Amino acid sequence: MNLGNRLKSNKKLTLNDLASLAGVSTSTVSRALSDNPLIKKETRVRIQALAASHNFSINTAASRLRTQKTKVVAVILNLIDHTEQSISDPFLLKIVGDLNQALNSKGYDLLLSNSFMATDNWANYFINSQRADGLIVVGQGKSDEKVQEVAESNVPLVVWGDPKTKSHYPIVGSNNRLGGSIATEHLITGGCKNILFLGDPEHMEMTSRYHGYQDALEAHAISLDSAFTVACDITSSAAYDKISELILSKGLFFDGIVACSDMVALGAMRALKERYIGIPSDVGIVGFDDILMAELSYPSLTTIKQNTQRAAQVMVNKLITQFDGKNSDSSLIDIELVARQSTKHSL
Amino acid sequence: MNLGNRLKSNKKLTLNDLASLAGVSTSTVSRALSDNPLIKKETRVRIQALAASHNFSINTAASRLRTQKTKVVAVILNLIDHTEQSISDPFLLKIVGDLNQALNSKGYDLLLSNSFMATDNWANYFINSQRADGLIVVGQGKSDEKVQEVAESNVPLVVWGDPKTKSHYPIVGSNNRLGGSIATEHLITGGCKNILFLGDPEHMEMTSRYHGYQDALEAHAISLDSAFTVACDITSSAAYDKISELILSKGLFFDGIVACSDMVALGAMRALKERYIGIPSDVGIVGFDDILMAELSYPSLTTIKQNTQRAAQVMVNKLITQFDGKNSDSSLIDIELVARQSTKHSL
DNA sequence: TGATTTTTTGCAATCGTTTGCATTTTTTGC
DNA sequence: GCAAAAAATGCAAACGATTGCAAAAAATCA
Repeated sequence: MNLGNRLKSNKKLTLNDLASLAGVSTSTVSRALSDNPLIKKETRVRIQALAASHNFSINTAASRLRTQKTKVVAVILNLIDHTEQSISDPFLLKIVGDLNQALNSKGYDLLLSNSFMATDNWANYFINSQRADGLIVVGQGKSDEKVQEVAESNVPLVVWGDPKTKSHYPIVGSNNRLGGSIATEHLITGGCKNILFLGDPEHMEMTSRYHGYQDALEAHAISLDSAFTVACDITSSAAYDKISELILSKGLFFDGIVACSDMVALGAMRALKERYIGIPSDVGIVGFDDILMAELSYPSLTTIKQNTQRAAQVMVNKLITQFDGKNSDSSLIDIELVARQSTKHSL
Repeated sequence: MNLGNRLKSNKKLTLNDLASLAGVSTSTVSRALSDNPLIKKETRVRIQALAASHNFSINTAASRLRTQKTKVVAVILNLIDHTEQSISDPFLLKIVGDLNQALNSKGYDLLLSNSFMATDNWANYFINSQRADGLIVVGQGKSDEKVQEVAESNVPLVVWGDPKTKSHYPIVGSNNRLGGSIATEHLITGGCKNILFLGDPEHMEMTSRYHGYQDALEAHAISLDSAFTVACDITSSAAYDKISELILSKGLFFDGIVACSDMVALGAMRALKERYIGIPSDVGIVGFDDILMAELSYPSLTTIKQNTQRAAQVMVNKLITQFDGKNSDSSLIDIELVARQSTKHSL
């Protein structure tokens, strides 16, 4: 197909076509469009203008094949189970949104997937196949088997999770232990004596938060009573069920709850409200994440805010570092207590 | 680089390498891997096994260049404003999750973007550049300028929005007018006399819901009073502010609210609860979407459920239809009233 | 057995960009 | 005005998979 025909039809223009139009060679056009100083400035702007006026756009398939780079990062939501609860966790979207922003600002596109849909071999599917240059896995799941497998195949990889986990790959996440401790501390100074920890001990991030809870109790010489450690899936409905059942069977034996996430906290709050238990007068409650609903619930939820925006930037930087052949290690992201109505504030 | 070297190093295998290993030609391997019946069954399984044992994976960059197909669909979140509110709207994640599922089941990957990050010319960036085969735009925004531009450039496109909008591209969305009508009807039969509509009239989906609201009033011979139409951004905080202000300035002159989304309803509910206004005893309230929080709030929120899973499948099917050169039109998705505690139920 | 059909495989061009190297053009210095 | 250096451009070979067509192998028939 010659240039004339291609211009007439709605076939996409190629570098070659542009070259004919500009009266230069293909390589010159290629260099001009990437603003290569090898090409005379005058020529560069002329060609760039021509390209713009024709709505030209580089064919990324060809470019990727030639350069062996995709400029794409696959983000995998590593969900634990297939409930709707976990797949629509508001916290996930927050992270995905921030990752998208961080990636785009570095010139990368985001390919979204989740652990249920992607084939088993992530490294193969995304990297060998040249669909993406690297992987960001959100969530460690209950075991890190799959992630470990990816890491071993030497694929650029960053994981959102608990950074204190021992691993051969970089993990970025909040200072969960400190967060758990601050949350508990906040309840204690507000006057709570019998504080529940509500969360899933098999989940690494939650385990760290639980350790923080223990730290705070210890610091205040409160003995740890296993009856106050309540295992519960990290969904709001599980929390609701658990708290309801607990009150039914044992009465209101606690006056504070450290919840391992906002969704869990909100589920617990609902159980309390249904029974007309005062918040924070009877029971104080602290969540974790600071999702939008935390501010919106009534009473609004005191929580430990995770700085997802910064976390996303850190993750992307670590990944890019790996693209350059260097390797990177785990990082803790600072957290922050956001005191709202669900807890009493000390003076 | 010869085969020996490539096997020793960790360079990716190519079809060519596999061919050498199998003692056949490249084309045979290519066909065998795509299970082309042109190749003897015996040979096919032998080569497939060989490929599997070497963790072989087709290079999609090369494949896309050759076939001119990417097997990728770009999903663009067409956000209205740049607040955190809109970017972390739980309803969006629900749709994105369902789209991902629907796309994967048809063999497509999902490239995520949003209207703030993507460059202006979507058709160029995603389609001409061969990053994706088609576009799914979630949300019509306040004007459909950009979308219109894409549609005109003859790019496979489906939009999530209000299907009754006049357009040259297929729109998939809920039966918003019917939904608005059912919601209002539900309040009326529950005894409400003075029903507020809370939403953004510039937003097409919301406008349809508003028309449904009018339909229901009319059907019950209730005259439409413009004081009961409350314009408000579709975020929970805007709704909270609006209702707070309204009560402050005019007192409690209404006994029912039709909110244009669950987030808006939740914001309004918070404003009511803060003033100890009974829900549903003093004011009944109905939302739209059925996000997770609707069930979790207290009182739980009566709402119009949107069937996002089915919608996602429909959208993907329509897009694939377009890949085959046919064109498709808009579709209405059925909605459903989910009656919960925030409204009185008629007997 | 030899001709003909059917089945199975291989050849080679192509998709559009990038880039090392060669070549041409321009500038500089004397 | 001419050689040498510097700047600008062009040539052509990859990158790896796919596919129409030709060729070879096997099966069928007479």
